[in-house]
Amino acid sequence: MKIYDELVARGLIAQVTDEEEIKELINNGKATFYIGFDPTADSLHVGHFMALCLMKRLQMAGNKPIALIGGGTGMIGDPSGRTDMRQMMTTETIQHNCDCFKEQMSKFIDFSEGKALMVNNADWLMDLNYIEVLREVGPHFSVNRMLTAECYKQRMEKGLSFLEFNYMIMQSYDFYALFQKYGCNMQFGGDDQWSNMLGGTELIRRKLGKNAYAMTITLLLNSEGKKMGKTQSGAVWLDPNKTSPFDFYQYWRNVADADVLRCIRMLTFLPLEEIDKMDSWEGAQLNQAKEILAYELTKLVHGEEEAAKAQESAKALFSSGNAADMPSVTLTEEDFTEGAVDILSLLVKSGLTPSRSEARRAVEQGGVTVDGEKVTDIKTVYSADVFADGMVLKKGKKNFRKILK
RNA sequence: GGAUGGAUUCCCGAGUGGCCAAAGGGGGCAGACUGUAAAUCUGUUGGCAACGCCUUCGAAGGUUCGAAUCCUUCUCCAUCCA
Repeated sequence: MKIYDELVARGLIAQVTDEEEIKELINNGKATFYIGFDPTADSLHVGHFMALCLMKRLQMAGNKPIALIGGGTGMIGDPSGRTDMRQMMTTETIQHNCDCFKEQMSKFIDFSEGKALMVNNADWLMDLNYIEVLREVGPHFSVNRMLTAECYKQRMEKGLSFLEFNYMIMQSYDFYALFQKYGCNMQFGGDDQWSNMLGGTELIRRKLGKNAYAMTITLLLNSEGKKMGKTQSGAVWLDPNKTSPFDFYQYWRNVADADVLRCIRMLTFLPLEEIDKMDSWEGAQLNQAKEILAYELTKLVHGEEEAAKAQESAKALFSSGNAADMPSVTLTEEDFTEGAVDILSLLVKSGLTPSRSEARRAVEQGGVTVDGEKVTDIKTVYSADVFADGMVLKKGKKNFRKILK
């Protein structure tokens, strides 16, 4: 199966400008394509991961990827799909984030021997002269048309600043610049980038009379239509210090039935035949598919060893309620008063609850166990020697902490 | 620059002098059921040394025994006019 058909079969492709052309180019390894990443945080997250995987797949098929870090566009902020304006970031933050991105990306994509490029659009955007740009590209953009673009729709109701309105022009300019510099003839991105990407192909056609192509990746949504990779406490990060391999594993282990297969298909590198077999799975077997998903993704992001560790911990934790490798907290002398600690303090110190009030509620509702025993009294205290072998504190069904002294 | 409307807790959104830590919904958390899923039901959802106390209704002042609510100034947002 050729790469293009595989991408289609995996459900990765959302929109394309010219299917035949694109198919021809990427199937024969003739594409030089770019994907842009705006440095909005100091780590990549699951959303970026999809793009990275796509890059990798295409690279394996002989195409040349360019990872574009948006050091310049990050100064503006993409309004696409947003209802409010992004917070403006300082130059220092952006620079820091760019550095973090660079490091994480090199783990996925092979940048050796010019097999892939990494560039930063700050290199050309920052030195632009306002008047010159206006004269150079301004005439090729119709404000009327821009305003009808899908990505501004949501913002038309809430208000859109001129700063952000220019984002599309900057992104278009990127494509134009890369086309000239590196012969980059294709741009990929999330489906929410469609209008920005079209801006680029159009600019190239008008300025240079050449064809360039764009293709968007299906956004990974769950069955409820929300973007995946978000938890109530924020994004699922690829940086192990921000989202531990265990938590990363657990995130995928817990996806809804309706979403497992789509995730496996879109995110893993498992052969399609194997995945097709899973289509008929249900019940306990489908539950197993989640294990596969979680393991495969953790392996891709954190390596085989970490994946195995996370899986083992998870299994041990959920079957016996104890595991060698689980998030742990070490208490110090100051945590004890007269040689003992109470249960509420333990819950707060372990980070299982943010406040004593919440800890109290958890205990009162029967959601807390210590070494497998339900705690019923909020005044329960534990003397220091209980922690000698480590105490297993559990809140709810899935939150474990080992407490050491 | 002018006119009008607005800012309430994680989000949406009631509340227009005491009955307000503030209705209702969403979300979150916990319990039951289960498969570490979904659906459903129940409880809970500012903090604390907890039948009480403290902080919170855009910000700062003021009126009052008492303010989310009234007055003044300011900040921000939306819509219309220029």
